[in-house]
Amino acid sequence: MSLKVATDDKHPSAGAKAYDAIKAMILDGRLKPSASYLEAELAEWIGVSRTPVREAGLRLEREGLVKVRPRRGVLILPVSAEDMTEIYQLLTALEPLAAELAAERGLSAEQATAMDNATTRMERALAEDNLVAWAEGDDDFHALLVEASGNKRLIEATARYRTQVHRARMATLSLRPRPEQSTVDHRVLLDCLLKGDAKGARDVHVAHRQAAGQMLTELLAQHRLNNL
Amino acid sequence: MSLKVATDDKHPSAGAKAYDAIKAMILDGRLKPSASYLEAELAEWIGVSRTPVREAGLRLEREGLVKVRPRRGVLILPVSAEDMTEIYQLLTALEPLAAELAAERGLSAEQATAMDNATTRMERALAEDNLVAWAEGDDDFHALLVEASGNKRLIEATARYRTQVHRARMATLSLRPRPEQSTVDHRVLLDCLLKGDAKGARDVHVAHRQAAGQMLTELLAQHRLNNL
DNA sequence: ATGAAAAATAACGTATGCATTGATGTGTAC
DNA sequence: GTACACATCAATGCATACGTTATTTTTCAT
Repeated sequence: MSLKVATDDKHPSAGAKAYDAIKAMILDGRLKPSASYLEAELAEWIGVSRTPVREAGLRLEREGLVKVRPRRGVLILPVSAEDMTEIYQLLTALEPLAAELAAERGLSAEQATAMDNATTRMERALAEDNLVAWAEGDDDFHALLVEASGNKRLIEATARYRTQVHRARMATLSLRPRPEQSTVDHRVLLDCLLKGDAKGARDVHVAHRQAAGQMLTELLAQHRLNNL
Repeated sequence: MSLKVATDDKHPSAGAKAYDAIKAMILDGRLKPSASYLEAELAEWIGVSRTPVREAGLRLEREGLVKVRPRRGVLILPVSAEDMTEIYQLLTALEPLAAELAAERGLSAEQATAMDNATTRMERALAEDNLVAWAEGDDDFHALLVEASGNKRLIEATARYRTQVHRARMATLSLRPRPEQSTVDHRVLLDCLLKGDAKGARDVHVAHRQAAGQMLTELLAQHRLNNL
């Protein structure tokens, strides 16, 4: 399991298909940052008409992944260091709220096992030095945390930023030090959630996010990774 | 000056026109909560074709104002007490961040006068018992505050929720006690911003948002206002 | 009379066509 | 040789037409 992309698997409407396809192509690098693509060519690649492609383009524009420019196609926006700073500021405000709410609310049995599972996967992946697997576990953990808050708007808002973080994170995976502390943080946070310790959960997660944000932005600055 | 709605006044594209028109009709009550409207009729009222109306509908759906249901038209979603709880949780996380960032960053001369202006209007309106004018000043103040944070994503995220708060607030304006403390809060916050006191700005605004949220949700519960 | 099934209707989702408009290339004049 | 203007072209934005599908109505059978 990696990043969730699909909107509705039941009836793959052309609109959803276009959105998912373009988003996937951006995330895995088939559409290159700073390059432009015409609606018509995207439509042909995906196998739908221009209408759903246009729909997807506007949606992705609202999500900050692309910019549609009159007569110049959709521009794949690179993720800059400033973007990551903005995003981490938001996530540092939003996810600790999620942690607090989740702790107050309590985890369901399924949620508890799923989060424990994700944490264990991170610990195992770290021991085996499998950083990609570690990042996947981390993504899942954060998604589950926000889900557990029960605040639908919070879930929706953070999902939007997670896709952009994903790109920066993948680029820096091999550059960063081993995420020892980060992995421990997750286990501690999960304990707080299980105990219903809302304040503890919030505090742990604020620290976690601040450290992660600082590390990432420093890495991006050091390596001049300004166009992901 | 009231809520900003327009996206681009220069070249009123049909898409923007449809979006602005529908949003305005929702906010001023011409489209009633819990009622449905067909794309075709909206298109005719606005004077564009179905395509931009559909575009606007999808956008408003993402923003949580409507739900488009296959063959049943766009449903104007009522704002429930739970919605307001969710929204105030988010705003209580986001706006204090904005206050902190704005204080660190400092206000430009224009920003400072605009915010002082808004605050003065609130104080005057309160003295004259003009609650509608008071609410407008309050809206403007909060919009300016978030603008001053300089975080584009933060600006965009809060703008989304402000429209929904607007509806609930208008409904409760005459029910709530006179917003004495709230008005003072704004002046105090502005002082913190001008002094560059980031921590003070954050703390004042957290308290402000928590109080406002609690008051509003209690009012909604007391008066059983569950479908705005 | 009631219920079910089938046909008709109506609305959306998608495709396509057209007009508008910005970009690009060429030609001419200085 | 360079710069500006005009013409051509191409891609979007919007409108419209079509096909799909859910809903509703009507009819028939029990």
